[in-house]
Amino acid sequence: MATTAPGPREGTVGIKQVAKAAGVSPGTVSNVLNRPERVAPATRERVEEAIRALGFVRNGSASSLRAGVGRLVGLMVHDLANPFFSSLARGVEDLMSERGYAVILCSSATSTDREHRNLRMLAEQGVRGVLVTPVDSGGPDALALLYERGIAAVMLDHAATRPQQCSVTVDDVAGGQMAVTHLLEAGARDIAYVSGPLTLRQCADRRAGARKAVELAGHGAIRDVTVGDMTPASGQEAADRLLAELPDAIFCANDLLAMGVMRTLLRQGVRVPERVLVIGYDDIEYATASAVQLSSVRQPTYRLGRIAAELLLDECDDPEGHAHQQILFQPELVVRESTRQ
Amino acid sequence: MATTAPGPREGTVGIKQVAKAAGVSPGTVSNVLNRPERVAPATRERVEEAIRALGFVRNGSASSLRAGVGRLVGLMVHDLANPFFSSLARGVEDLMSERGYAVILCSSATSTDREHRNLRMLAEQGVRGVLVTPVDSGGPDALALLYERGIAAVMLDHAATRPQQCSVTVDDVAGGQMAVTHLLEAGARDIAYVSGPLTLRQCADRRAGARKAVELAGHGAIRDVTVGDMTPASGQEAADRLLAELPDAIFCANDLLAMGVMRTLLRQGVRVPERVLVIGYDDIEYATASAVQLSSVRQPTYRLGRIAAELLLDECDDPEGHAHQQILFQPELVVRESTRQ
DNA sequence: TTACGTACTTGACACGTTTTAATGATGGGG
DNA sequence: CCCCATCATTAAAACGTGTCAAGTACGTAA
Repeated sequence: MATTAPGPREGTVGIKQVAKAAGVSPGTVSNVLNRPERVAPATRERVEEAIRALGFVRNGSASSLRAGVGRLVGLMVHDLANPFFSSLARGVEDLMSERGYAVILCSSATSTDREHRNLRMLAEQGVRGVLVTPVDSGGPDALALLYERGIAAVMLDHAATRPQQCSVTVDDVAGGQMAVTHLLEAGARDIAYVSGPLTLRQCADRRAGARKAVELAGHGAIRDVTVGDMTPASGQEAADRLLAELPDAIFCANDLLAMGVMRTLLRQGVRVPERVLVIGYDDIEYATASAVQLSSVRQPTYRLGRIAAELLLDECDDPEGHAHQQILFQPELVVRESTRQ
Repeated sequence: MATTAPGPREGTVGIKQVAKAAGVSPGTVSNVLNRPERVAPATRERVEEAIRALGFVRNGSASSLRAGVGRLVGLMVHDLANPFFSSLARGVEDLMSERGYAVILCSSATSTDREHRNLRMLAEQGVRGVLVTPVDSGGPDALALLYERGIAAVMLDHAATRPQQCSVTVDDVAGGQMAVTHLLEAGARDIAYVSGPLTLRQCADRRAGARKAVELAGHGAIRDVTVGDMTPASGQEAADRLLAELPDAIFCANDLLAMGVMRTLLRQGVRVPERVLVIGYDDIEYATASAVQLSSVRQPTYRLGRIAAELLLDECDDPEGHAHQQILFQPELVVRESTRQ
């Protein structure tokens, strides 16, 4: 035991103690912390020395209370276990960390209840702004609570719900369309669309794109297979249902589902891509590692997170001058073994 | 536009406004919020009605300032892109959410600098406690800052650094040993250990276990291949280095590395498991989906997170009565194709 | 010498909540 | 009928920081 730690709970050292140690007033210490240019170099040095010596740590609660704003932002995603969201979160966290902000992470588990609870908590914590992938588009606007309180919000992977709002999105209709067009070109006619709840905008849009592709091609048909969530386990369930009457191709609303689907098909001796084509969505890193390398639709997830974070801070730093933007990325088709005949 | 939102920034509604509306004093409103049992049912009802009517949201900053503690905890991991950590984070977030706590997410990117910065920020935010997977075991204790301020810390996937501290760990020495024992039993003698920096405890321990296995068996040898991080890209790099002189088997410090290794080997026409056995660590979900299903060492990641979170809150809620625990889980060998000859 | 401007520092108050000691109301026992 | 115990509520004092009007010191110009 050679730690220097004197133990917990010795009378807290605040701005006042620092002031006394440095022989200045508390106001000056505050100035050193927040507007160093307003204080004479000599004094500043003395104060900084005292801060170091006493191990002063600024009390964020007091700071936010008095200043009215803090250095916290909220991030709400559907499910951290999904690489799409963890990559997004990484982008957000990286940028926020660079800018000196802390990120409160919430997961809605695609439950509107939990979404509401989390947003309320974020409001209580006095976050500066919020990045959110909302659960569903319809229903009462869960973000109203934040809007009323003047808390900025950027929609992540979802269109803006209000005119004066930023959003960062990938064109899911285009993505769905390019996936299915690809399948049709490969000769598929009977195509299954495996997805999570259609109340999720992502699922609904990709489906719309899929149908659009069929319509434009003038041949082929889509049948829906809807499952409860977007995990490999649900993909397995979907594949089980499809085994009774195999389609020519399967378009999955994300790669996790696709991996579950492929695993089940292969185990049942159904050959991919010879008998059934399979394509996923998101192009997660593991898509290239699977037994039959998975074709997919790539989204710039990490960048999505970073850019959304930038927009949010831009809005927070200059609410008046800020121009709200709806940024729309285009996805990219990645063809691999699972759709190559 | 049928939203009810009256727009941002109408004079904030606080406990006082609620008090006036309900015809009581601010103190009573506070009691309704924090100790409802102390206020008469009729009054409570009236206050709650006012809260609803005015859309009151409690100011967390003021609350933490006055009460001295808030409802925030910190979580620091190495890298969110690693499914091991995202699963862990999910466990933590789930439990904290159930208990009404918010989680500030930080990633150290295995940089001690960033680790320090993040811990300092967490201290500023006045977190109740911290869950941390530290970057390295040596060096000055980054947690001292928190300890001095009486902030509880639970080590995640790392042994306690102080006697009076909780930790939740998986026995990595045992894991490394069972992996290599398995390889030896399968007939391998020349075994490569592919890992990230050996300053990471996880990497060092798994290596120790591997060497122990060789020692106990009385035959075989381990050679180290160390790369910069634990991603598939680094796995690829490691495999490239090994191509010059192929070992009988490769033990990777995590599944991400293993996937990179396998991908490269297969592309170069090296057959797994016929020519080289490969085993990973973590047993991430995608391990079963790979071309050659990956053998691995499973860790109870989600539970790890939940239990660590429980320990932390237990310590926060009752610092005196709390018994510090060092919980050690045993990993589990999962044999699949990649080591089956 | 006085007046004035600049550069820096100070002191006190306010932010919204929790908490404590004190006050008021109600009813039961003597 | 009075006193006291019990319960419900109140008023006021903190918590640690940011801000702003007011102050001091110092040098320069008249």
